[in-house]
Amino acid sequence: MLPLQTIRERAEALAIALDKRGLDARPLLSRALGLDQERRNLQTRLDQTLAEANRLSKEIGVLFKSGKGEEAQALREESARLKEVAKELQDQLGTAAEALQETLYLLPNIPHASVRPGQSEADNEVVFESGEIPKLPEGAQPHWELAKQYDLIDFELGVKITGAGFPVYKGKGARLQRALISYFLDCNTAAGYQELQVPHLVNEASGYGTGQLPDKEGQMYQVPEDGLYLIPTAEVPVTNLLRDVILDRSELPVKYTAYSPCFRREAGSYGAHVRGLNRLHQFDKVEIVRVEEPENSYAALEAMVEHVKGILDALRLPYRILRLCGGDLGFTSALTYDFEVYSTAQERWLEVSSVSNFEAFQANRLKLRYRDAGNKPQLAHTLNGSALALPRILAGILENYQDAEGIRIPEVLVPYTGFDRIG
RNA sequence: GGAGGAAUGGCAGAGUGGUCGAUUGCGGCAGUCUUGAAAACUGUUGAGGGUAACACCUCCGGGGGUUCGAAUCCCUCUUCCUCCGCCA
Repeated sequence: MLPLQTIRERAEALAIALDKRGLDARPLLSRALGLDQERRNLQTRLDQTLAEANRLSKEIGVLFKSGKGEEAQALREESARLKEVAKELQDQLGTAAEALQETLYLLPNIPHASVRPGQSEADNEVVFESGEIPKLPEGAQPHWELAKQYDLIDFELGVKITGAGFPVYKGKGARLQRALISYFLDCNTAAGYQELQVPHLVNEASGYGTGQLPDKEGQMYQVPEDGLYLIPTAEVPVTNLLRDVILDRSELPVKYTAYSPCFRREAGSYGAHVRGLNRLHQFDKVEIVRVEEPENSYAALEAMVEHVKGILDALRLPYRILRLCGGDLGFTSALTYDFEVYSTAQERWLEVSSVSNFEAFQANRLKLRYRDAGNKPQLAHTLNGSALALPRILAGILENYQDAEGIRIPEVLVPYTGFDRIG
């Protein structure tokens, strides 16, 4: 949610920036400003009424104590009248505030200056490429074939016990999965991120805090009996740890990392591109989250990008980095870099990480603040990224590391797997 | 799941109908003293709205109610503690 203050101060600049998303926000912005004005007018009138009522109450107390019952009685009637007025104003205020809130929820974050206008992922900008795309042996297989051949992942078993998109990892496949989680967590903690284990179900307030609610409710699995949601990413519980918190400046930056399974309904996706590990309803991910002072947040974003690069370099996977265009940018993000690993056998790029700066957009909903140099509470900036998402990394390793005899294990993972090849 | 008790400012902990946004202690910040520090002493120290700045309004776990007036009384929900039951 955009801070109202920002909208008041530079609505037109915001509208121009939002054009890059292909959205004409002017009607929404002017509606927000109108509702804000209305809300403030009502608030002022309500405050005045309440101030008068408070004054009367004190007077009545004094009159009673000095035995002037009759005068008090007259004031009580006046007070009752004020109460009626206050109630009416209160209702109107509630309506205006709610309408304002709903309007603000519809406004996405402002794209950063470096974000290019664009319609879709086709307009994303490749800003970095690394690694060589390996020449695969004769008869190279896509990862779902390899997974079957070496009995690493059983997709059918997952269908049996749960449904499509819930694979069962077996033997060396399961071990490789666990190795990746441990390796990623070790990389992240070595870079100063504090490791956390967090709940995998969250309440409604947390869903609103990070912006999954109200608009993306259909993408989350729900437990209505208890009013809970299965997390679509560890970002939700981790970032919400700091909901309604005012941090001291000395506590910044906050750097967290957490492994979690992620649950996504992926309503509406289908087709050839969802085969194997490409798109799942449950997958594993190691997330990194940072909270920064506004002036540091873009330096922090670059640091996160460098960190993720380091992990992919160590795994020796061919990858590229995209700067998302306005049309592909997430609702809550101001600037996002996507990392994609090349799937040799499928001959396509697979997204394995998305690193974003949300500036104050999430913090505004979360009421996540810090005390600035003047000791005044200010909204902090939040950032997060995957470091990394497991399934497509696994797919990339299986496909890129296959040779005539089987699959090699990336060197850095061998201490974690305990074996150096499959097959 | 059953029975009791509790929820107040960063923390501890007063406050049972009116002048209480809230005594006090600790912690934090500033000052006095000191070569410096500590100790001692003095002052200051919640959040949001609102204002040019004041004024003013709201908030004592959440929601609702009684009353001219609620931290204080009533209802309800949530959470925590104690006891019992069940259990990885």
